[in-house]
Amino acid sequence: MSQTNSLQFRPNACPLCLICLVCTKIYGEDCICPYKELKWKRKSDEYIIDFRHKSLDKVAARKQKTKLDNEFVSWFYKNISPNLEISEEPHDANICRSCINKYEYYKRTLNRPKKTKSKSDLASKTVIDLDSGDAIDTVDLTKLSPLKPSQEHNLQKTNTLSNLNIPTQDKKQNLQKQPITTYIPLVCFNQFQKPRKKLDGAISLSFNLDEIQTFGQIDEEILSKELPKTWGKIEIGLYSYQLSRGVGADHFNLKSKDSILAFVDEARRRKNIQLSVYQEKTTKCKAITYGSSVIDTNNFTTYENETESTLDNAKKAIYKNLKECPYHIQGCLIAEDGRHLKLNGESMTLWARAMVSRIKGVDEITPPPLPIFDKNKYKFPNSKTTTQIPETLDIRRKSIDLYNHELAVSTVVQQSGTTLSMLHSVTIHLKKRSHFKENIYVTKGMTFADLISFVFPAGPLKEKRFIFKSSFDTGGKQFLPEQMLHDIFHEEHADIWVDMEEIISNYDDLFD
DNA sequence: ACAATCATCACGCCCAGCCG
DNA sequence: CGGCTGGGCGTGATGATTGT
Repeated sequence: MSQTNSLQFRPNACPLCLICLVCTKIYGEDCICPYKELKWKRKSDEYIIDFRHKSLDKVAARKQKTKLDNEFVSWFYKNISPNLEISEEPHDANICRSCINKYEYYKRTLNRPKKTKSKSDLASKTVIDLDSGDAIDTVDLTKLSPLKPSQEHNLQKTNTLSNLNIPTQDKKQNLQKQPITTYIPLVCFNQFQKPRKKLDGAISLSFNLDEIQTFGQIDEEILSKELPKTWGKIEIGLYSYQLSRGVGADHFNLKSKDSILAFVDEARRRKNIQLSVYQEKTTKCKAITYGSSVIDTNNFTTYENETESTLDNAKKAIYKNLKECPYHIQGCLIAEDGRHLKLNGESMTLWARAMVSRIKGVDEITPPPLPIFDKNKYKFPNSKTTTQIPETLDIRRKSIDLYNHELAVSTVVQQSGTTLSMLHSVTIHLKKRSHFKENIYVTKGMTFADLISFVFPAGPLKEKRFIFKSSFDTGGKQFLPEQMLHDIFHEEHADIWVDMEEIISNYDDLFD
């Protein structure tokens, strides 16, 4: 992997001149401000430098309900700071007023009737019409021009420019956006057909809209929640979204890929969007409950590629084989001794994924050998204790993460969107300097050793070595330099504490 | 539940003035 | 005089509030 001194794209620094909108210092030089989302307000005290929020693609423009200024976009990419790490185009950017003025001036000069322009002058202007898709007339070859990929394709015909573009393009492949969590309410209706009635209760689902691409991701989020008991058993896989929260608002089915994209798009734009599930019909419920307990295993040939529908089918197969339980309407496993294990969305998804991934010994009757399916956790349903032995969220999450890892390395195609680790940035803390280096961008395969060689290129002091810890507190875990960050951290951001200790060279005090 | 009204936001744009 | 800056205005969109 390669490490550079590139700076991460951040909303609180102008990507063109790198001035920090909050402290007015230069990002990457003397500015020590952390990453911060900024919202423009007339009289805001959250920032000092006035700025304008500008859309850089159609997604952001739609969200802002503004027309995409293609001229600005091309100008932006021509003038973006070369110190900025741009591997994936940002949807929008906060541009300082000064740079906005420069753009305004640039635009005026472009539109201004030319007086006496020499051919060389004319050639120095880039004329790009992104909407029309027309070929680029002329390109300023004297400037680094990190244009959009569609344009790059054309531009790379020019050797000079493609050479100039190489570092920027490399960077573009690596950037990950700062995720923004969007909360969308989930409600339940008694049936999909009209007249339908909304049931009491609602829960909030959190999504990173930038990552929602498949039905499975929405399915997983819904099934991972504890649904209100008043909803009873819901129709697995039958979900819709509504553009407003009124009962009469249309229900848009979420099944096709297009409908998922439409949902994400609407969710970005509308405040009142909500997701809907439907109560499972009693007749169907019985049919499933008492239906064939044996599924033709040949059916599993349909699970070769784990798509939304295959995962969904796997879940349905599991549900079909569950015994009827008056206590756990969402489904449960019942042991020979009468103890139950309530199944929730998370466990169902893990089980289904294990089936799809053809983990040995796992089928629609046998759950995967995970701690959450441990027979010890089965409880008598009338027991006052919880159905599951309480465990710390941490331990539970880790077991799931480990299992997810196993699934990921299996040769079976993984469901798109279910990534092992969402890690994309880390912050380094030292004993004497908390937040010593913030938001260091992490690439796949990056190790602690890579990280430390970036932070301290000079290496440790003589006869000392760096120690990586999860915390300086007692009990904080230590990591080996060769360990990969993505194997350790699964959240989007991680904090790492770095210490330095003497290398023990004299063992006399330690051994006889 | 819906309509009307008002306040605020976010943006584009203009223009006076400064500077080299 | 050209290049540039910063203040401020106009306008359409949006959200909150109030009335019916």
